[in-house]
Amino acid sequence: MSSVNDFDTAPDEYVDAKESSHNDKRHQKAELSEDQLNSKAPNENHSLFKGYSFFINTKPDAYGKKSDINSLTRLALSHEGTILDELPDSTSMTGEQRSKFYVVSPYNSTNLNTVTATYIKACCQNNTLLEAHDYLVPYDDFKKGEQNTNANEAEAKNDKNDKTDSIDSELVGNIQLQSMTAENTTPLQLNNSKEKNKKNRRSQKNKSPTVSYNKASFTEEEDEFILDVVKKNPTRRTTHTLFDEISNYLPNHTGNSVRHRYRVYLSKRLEFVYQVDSNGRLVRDENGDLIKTKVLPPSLKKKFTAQEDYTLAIAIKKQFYKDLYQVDPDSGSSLIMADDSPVMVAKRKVTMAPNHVPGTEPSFDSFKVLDRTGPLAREFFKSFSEKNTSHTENAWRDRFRKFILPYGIDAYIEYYDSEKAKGKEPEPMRNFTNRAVRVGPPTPGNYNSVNKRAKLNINEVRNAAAAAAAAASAHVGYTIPENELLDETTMKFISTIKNDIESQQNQQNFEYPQDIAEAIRQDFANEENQYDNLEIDVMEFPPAIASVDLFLPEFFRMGSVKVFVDKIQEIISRDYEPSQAEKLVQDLCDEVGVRKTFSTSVLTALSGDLMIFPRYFLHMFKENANPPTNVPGIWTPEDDIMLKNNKPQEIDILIQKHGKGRIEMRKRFVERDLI
DNA sequence: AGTCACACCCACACACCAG
DNA sequence: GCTGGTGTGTGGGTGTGAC
Repeated sequence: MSSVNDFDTAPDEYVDAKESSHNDKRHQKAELSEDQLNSKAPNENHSLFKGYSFFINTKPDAYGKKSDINSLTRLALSHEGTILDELPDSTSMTGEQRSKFYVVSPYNSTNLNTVTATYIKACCQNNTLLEAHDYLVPYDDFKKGEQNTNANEAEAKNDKNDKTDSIDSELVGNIQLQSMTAENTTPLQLNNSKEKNKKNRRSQKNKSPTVSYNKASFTEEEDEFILDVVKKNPTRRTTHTLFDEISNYLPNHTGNSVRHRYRVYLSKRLEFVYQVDSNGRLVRDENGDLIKTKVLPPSLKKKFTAQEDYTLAIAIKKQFYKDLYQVDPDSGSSLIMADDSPVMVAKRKVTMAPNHVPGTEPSFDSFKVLDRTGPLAREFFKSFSEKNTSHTENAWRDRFRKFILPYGIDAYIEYYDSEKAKGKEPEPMRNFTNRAVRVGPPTPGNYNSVNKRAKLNINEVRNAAAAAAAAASAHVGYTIPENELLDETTMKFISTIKNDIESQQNQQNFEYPQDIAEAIRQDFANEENQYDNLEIDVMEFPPAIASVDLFLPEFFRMGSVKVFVDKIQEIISRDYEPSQAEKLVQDLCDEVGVRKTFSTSVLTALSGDLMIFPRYFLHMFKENANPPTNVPGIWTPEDDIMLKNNKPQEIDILIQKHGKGRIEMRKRFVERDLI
C-alpha cells in the first residue's frame, strides 16, 4: 500500500543516517539556520542530487512560505538537483525515473516517493545522499478508505505497483483537502527492526495500524479560543464531541489533540466558566451579559456512588416485598383494600407469592430477594427517578439490570451494611459490563484525523453550495452557523480562520440573472412609499417587542427608533463584500446592539436582501410582531411553507406579496439550504 | 531526552427499540 | 408494558511517536 516498497530498490549510494557520525541527525538538522544550510563546507559534494529531480509542494499548508520554498529550491539546485514546476505524469515514468524523483511535501497524496523537506536539508548538511527511508512520508489513502466498495480494486492496483492516472489525478483534490488538516494518516509498512517490534506489539493487542501525522503547535490564540468555548459550554467540558466541534475551527488539530490540549494544559488556566441553566444553556444578567462563576456545573453523565447503589437496591427490595406480600415494608400495614379495582386485583394475583396467607410474611429485614429479578414496572423507575434526580429513569434501570442483578440485591445490601458497620466506606459496584467488542466503527472517543477529514469532505461539498448561494444572496456569505455559545471574540477568531480558509479556496461566485435583480429593484422602488416611510418619530422607544433576547444594552441606549434606524441605514450602506456577512452581523451587534443570532435570522427572512433591512425593524416595532407579517420581502415561516407546497393558488398569493423576482430569489435560497 | 500533539482505550451512563 | 438487546458517546484516562 505505502510507497515504502518503492524504495527497496534504492541505489547503493544511499547512506543510512543512523550509521553516520552524528547521532539522531534529524533533530540537529531541523534546527539549523538557513545561513548554515546555505553555507558550503570546504569539501562539500556539490553533485549530491545529480540525476535527481524534486517537485516541491508549494501549497499553503505544505511549504507555503516563500522563504521555505526558496531555501529548498536553492539547496536542491546548488547540489545539481532538478526542480520540477509541476508534478510529472507518473504513468510515463520509467522505474529509474521513479527511483530518482521525489515529491517534497509534509504529506503524501500522490503515492509517489514523497520526502519531507528535512531530507534535502539533511543530505546537504551531511554532505551525502542519505537513506531516504527515515524521511519518507507514507501515502495517505484516505480516499481509498472512503470507497470501500472499490477497496479490492484499489488494493490490486497498488499491489501491482501500478500508479495509474486515477491516483495522480487525486493529487490536487487531496492537497486541497489536506490544506484543512495538514495531517497524514496511513497504515505503514515498516522496515526497520525497531518499528517492526512496535508493529508486532500492536498486532498482538489487536489494535489499529499505527498512523503517521504531522504535528502543529497550538498558538496562544488557539488556546484562548479553546478556553473560551469551554467557558461557554461548561457542561460539555469532559466530552469528546465538544473538542471535536472546536477542532472544526482549528484546521491543524484533531478533536483528540484539542481535547488532550485542554485536559493536560489548558484546564489549569480555566479560572471561571459562564453560568448555565439546568439544560446547559447560558444564562445572562439583566444587561444581557454572561455571568461568570467559579462553580462548575455537573457533567452530562454521573458515576453511580455506593450510596446510590444501596438506595436503589433497597427500593427494589421494598418493591418486591410489596409485590409478594401486599404489605407496606415501612408501616407493616396491608395494601389490600376492599374496594380495589378488578385490574388491581388481577395485577396482585400475578405478583403475589402463591398460597401466601396474609400475616405470615417475614419482616422486611429478614426478607431475602434471592433470585427474583422481576417483574419490575417501568413506573417503578419513573417514580424512583423523580425522587432520586441524580440519574435518569433509563440510567437507574440500566444500573439495576447491568450491576445490581449480576451482583445480587441481597449481596449488595449485605456488603454495604457490613462495610458501614465496620466504619468503612463501601464501594459502588464495578466491572459488570461485559458487552461484546463492537465491530465496525473505531473505539468511542477517538476523533482522529481520518474522522476529521471524512467530516470535512462532506462539509466542503455542503459549504461550497452554501457559499455559492450566499454570494448570490448579496450579503449572506457566512456559513458557519452562529452559535449562541460563542461570543464576539470567539466569532472574530473563527472569522479569521474562516477567511483564511476561504482565501485558499477557489470559490464559485454566483450571480442572480439580471432580470431577477431588476425585478427586485423595481418592486423595492414601488414599495418604498408604503412600507419604508413610516412615522418613526412617534414610535415609542424602546419598542415593546424589543426584548433582551434580541437586543443588547447598546440598543436600549439609542434613545429613539429614529436614531436606531439612521444608524442601521448608515451601516448597511457601507461597502460589504458578499463574503462579509459575518462582519455586517458583527457591526450590527457592536454598533446598534442587535444580537448576532437575531440579525442572522433577519437576514434569512430577507433572503439576504439588505435593502429592506430597516423595513424589517420598522414593521416589527409597528406591528409588535417578529417577523412582521404582510410586508413585501420579509418571508415568514408560513410563506416558506406555501412556497414549498408550490400550489398555484398559494404561489399567486406570494407573488402578490413579494413579487416574482423575490420568489425566484427565495427559491434559490431554499435550494441551497440557507433557510 | 523531554515535551506535547495526537491516537487510542474501555467501562459504563444513558438511550431507544423490538419482541 | 416488561424485558433484553444494543447503539451511542461520556469520562477518565494511557500509549505512541514527531519534533
